[in-house]
Amino acid sequence: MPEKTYDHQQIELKWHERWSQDPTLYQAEENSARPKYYVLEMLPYPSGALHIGHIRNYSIGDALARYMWMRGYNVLHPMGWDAFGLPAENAAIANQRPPREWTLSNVEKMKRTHSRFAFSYDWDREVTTCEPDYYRWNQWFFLRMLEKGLAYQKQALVNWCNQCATVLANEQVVDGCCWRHDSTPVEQRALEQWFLRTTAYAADLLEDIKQLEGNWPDRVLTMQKNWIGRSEGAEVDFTIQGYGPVRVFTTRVDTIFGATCMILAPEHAIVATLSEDLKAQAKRMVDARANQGPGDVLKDGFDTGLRAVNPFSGETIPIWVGNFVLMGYGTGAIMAVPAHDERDFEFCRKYGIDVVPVIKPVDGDLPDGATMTVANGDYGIVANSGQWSGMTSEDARREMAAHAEREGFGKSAITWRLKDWGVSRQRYWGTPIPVIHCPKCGVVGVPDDQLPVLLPRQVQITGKGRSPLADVPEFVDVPCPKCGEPSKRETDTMDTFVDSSWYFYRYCDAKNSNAPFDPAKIAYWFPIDQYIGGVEHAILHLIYSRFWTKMMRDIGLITNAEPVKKLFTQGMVIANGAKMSKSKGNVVNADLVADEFGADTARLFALFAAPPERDMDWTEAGAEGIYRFLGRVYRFATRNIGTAGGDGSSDAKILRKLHQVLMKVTQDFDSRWHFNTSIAAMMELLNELHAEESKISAAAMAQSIEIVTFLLAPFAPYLAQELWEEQGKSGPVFRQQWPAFDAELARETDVEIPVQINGKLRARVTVPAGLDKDALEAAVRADEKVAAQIEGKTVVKVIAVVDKLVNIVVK
RNA sequence: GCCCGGGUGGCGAAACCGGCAGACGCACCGGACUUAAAAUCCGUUUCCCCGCAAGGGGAGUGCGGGUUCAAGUCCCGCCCCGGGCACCA
Repeated sequence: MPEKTYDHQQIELKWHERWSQDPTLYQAEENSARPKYYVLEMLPYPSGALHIGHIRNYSIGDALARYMWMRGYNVLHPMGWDAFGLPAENAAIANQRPPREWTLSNVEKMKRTHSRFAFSYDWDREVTTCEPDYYRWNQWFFLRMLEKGLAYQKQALVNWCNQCATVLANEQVVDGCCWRHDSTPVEQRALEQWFLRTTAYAADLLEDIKQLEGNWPDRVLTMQKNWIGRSEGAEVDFTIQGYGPVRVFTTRVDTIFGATCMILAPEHAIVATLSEDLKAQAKRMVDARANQGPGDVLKDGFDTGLRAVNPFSGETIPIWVGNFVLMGYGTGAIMAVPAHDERDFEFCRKYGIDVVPVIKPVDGDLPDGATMTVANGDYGIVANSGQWSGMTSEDARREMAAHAEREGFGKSAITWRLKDWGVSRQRYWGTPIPVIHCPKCGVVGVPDDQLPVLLPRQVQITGKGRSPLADVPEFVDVPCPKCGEPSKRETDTMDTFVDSSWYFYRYCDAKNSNAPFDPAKIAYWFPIDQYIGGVEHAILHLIYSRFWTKMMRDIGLITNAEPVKKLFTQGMVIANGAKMSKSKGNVVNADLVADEFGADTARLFALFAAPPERDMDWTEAGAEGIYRFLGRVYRFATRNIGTAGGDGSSDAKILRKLHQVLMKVTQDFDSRWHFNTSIAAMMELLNELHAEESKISAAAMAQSIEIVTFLLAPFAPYLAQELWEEQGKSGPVFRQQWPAFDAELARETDVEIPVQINGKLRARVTVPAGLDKDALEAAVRADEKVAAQIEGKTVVKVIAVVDKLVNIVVK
C-alpha cells in the first residue's frame, strides 16, 4: 500500500462521525457473563471548557477502561456533572443569565469536547446534579437522616461580610477579610444551620481505613486519619466555687498535679455569666480569631477572677480565658500544665502564672519551674503527685483516669477532631433542604410524595442578603404538611459536596424514578474498582463519600461498607513551567490542542510527559514530538500493509521486540501505570521496525502492524481504529481481545555483560543468555581484553551475576 | 513546627529486587533530500584530561559521612524545592 500522510483532522472526524451513530458503543452489559470492572474519574464542575488537566485525568481512566474491555471485563465507565455551585450564581449576577441556563449550556459545550476526545463513557448513565431527577434524592436522603437523628439544626458561627451583607464560604475569606472587600474584616455570626452527624461515624471511618490500606495512597489515608483525629485521654471535673463542676479534656492526666490554672475558650458557657466588660473582651477575641490567617498567632487571655479546685490535689487555681482554647474541641476548657505543654508554657509565662514540673525525665532530674525555658512534653516518672508519685506516665494516665471514675469526678475519654458536617448554604444554586418550619409542629420534613422540592426558576440573584430563596414568597409560604397551619419553608440549600457524595451510585441506575437506585445493581457494580482524581479531594470529598456509604448501609440500602476499592491520585498539570490558573491566563484549552494536534496526540502526550502520579509539564514542543511519533506510525503502517516483504532475516529480532514491548505495556497496566515508559517502549519498537523495515517478511510485518495497533488502542483510539481498518479488519479495535505476550519469545538470546575490574567498567563481553555463574566467569576470563587487565595480578574474588555483570577483584 | 512527595544532562524523564547512570522524547548542532523553505530521513550532544587519529584515562545522580566486590538505589547526619496540616489540650 502506498504511504499515506497522517491527517489527524480527517481521521478523527471520520471516526467521530461513525462512533456518534452508535450509542451502544460504550455501554456496559446488563446481564454479563464477564467479570465486572467499575472505573471512574471524578466528575468535573461544568465551567464551560475542558483544560489539559481534565484531559490528563480522563486519559488515564480511559486507557484503563479500554484496556480492561480488551481484557474481557464488563466495564462500567460513566461521566457526569457536578453542576450546582457558586460560579453559576456569580455568572448570573455578572451577565444576567439564569444559573440553570448558564450551567446547562456549559455542560453542552464540555460534552462536545469530551466527545471529540473519544473518552469511552456510557453517556446513557450521565448524571447532572442540578437536575431535579438527581437532587430529589439528595432531599430523600436528607429526610432519612432527619428521621435517624443524623441531620439536625443548631446555632453555628458563619463568616459574615458586612459589605456584601452575606455569608461567605471559608474559601472566600482571605487573610481574615472578604475576598471582594479586602479591607472589610469578616465577622463571626451565629445562625441556625443544618448539620449531618458525621461524628456518629468517626470510629467507623477510622477503623475502615485499614480495609483501604495498600489500595489507596498512603498520604491520603494519613490525611484522613489526621482529619478524624482520634485522641485518647481523660475528662476531669474541676469545681468552680459558686458554679459547680467544669469539665476539661486532657491526654495527660498524669500531669494534673502540675496544673496551675484552668483556661476556657472565649465562647465557653461560663463566659456568658461574667461581667459585661469581660464578655466584651471575649467577644473581641472571637472576632479577632476569625481574622487570623494561618501563621503564628500571639497568645492572649484574661483572668476571670473565678477559682477552681483541682479534684486530685485539692489545690485552688485561677480560671482564665484564652484565645488558643477552642470551643469546638474537647470540652472547650483545659487545665494548663505549663511545665509539660508548650502552649500552656507560652501562655503562663506571658501572664506570670506558676510553672510546676511534675514529670521527672527517665534519665534526669525534675527541672526547676522558675527557671525552665521550654516545656517538656515527654513521658517520664510522675513526681510530687501524692499516691501516684513514682509511677510511669503511662501507668499514671490509666490509674488516675480509673480513680477519677471511681470517685465520680471524671473518666477516661476519647475525643475526635472530626466535626459534624455543616451543610447549610445561604445560596440559591443548590439542593433545597426539604423541611418546613411550622409555628405549631416545629421542624417538619417534607413528605416523600411531595419530593422533589423544586428550586424555583425565576429568582432575582443579587449577591446581597440572605438566601435568595427567602425572597420568593411562592416558595417560602406553604402550609404545614402535618397540621396545615401557614408555615415557612427552609430557604437554605445544601453544600454541593452532598451531590458528589453518592453520584457514583446513581450511575448504576441513573434513570430510576422510584428510588435513588436499585440495590441489586449496586450489589453488582460496587465497590468502584478504580477511582481516579486529584489529590485535592483527599479529605473532604472522599470522607463525605465514605460517610454517605456507611449511612446508606445503615438505612439498609446497600451492603458495602466502603465505596472505593482502589484510589489513584494523579499529579497536577503545569503549563510551560508555571501552575495553570485563570489569573495567569495560561490555562491550556483542550479544544485548541485537539484542533492543532488532534485528540490522540493530546491524550498520548498527557500520559507520556511524566508518570501519572507526578506533576507534569505541558509543552507545545513535547506535544509536537508525540504528533511526529503518531505520524511515523501511520506512515510506516500504511506503506507496509500488504507489501511483498523482505527476506525475513530480521524476523526473529522483531518478534522478540514485539513480545518484549507487549509484555512491558501489559505489566504497566497491571501494576505501576507508568504509561510514560509504556509509550517509550512503543517508540523503541517503532524505531526498530523502521531500522529493520526491508528485512522483515510479509507475515512478520503484518503481525507487527497488528500488534502496534493493539498497543495504541487504549491510548490513541482514533489512530488505532484507522489502522485497524487499513488492515482490512472490521469492528471496533477496542472490542478485540488484548494479545497475550509470550515471555519465552521475549527472552534475549545473547546478552552483553559488563565486566568490572575492582568495580570499574573495563570491558563488555557478549555471551549467550542464561549462562550459569561458572560458565559466565569462564567466558569472561577468555576475553582478550579482560585477560590483559588481570595479567600479572592476583584474582581475589569474582562476582558473577547471571545475565547481568561480572566483577573481578584483583590485587 | 509536624506529616507526606521530590532533588539525576540544556529540558521532561528512565534505571521496578543494590549490578553498564541518562532508555524514550524535547531542544541544540551537523549532514542528506530540496532552486529554497517546510516536512521527512541519518548522525552528534554529561563534564574534564591525553591523543593528528583510532582510542584511552578520570570525575559525575542536592551536600557530608557509612555499609558493600558494587550505591541514583540501603543506613546516619544535613541542605533546598513542592504539597498538606497547623494552637486539637
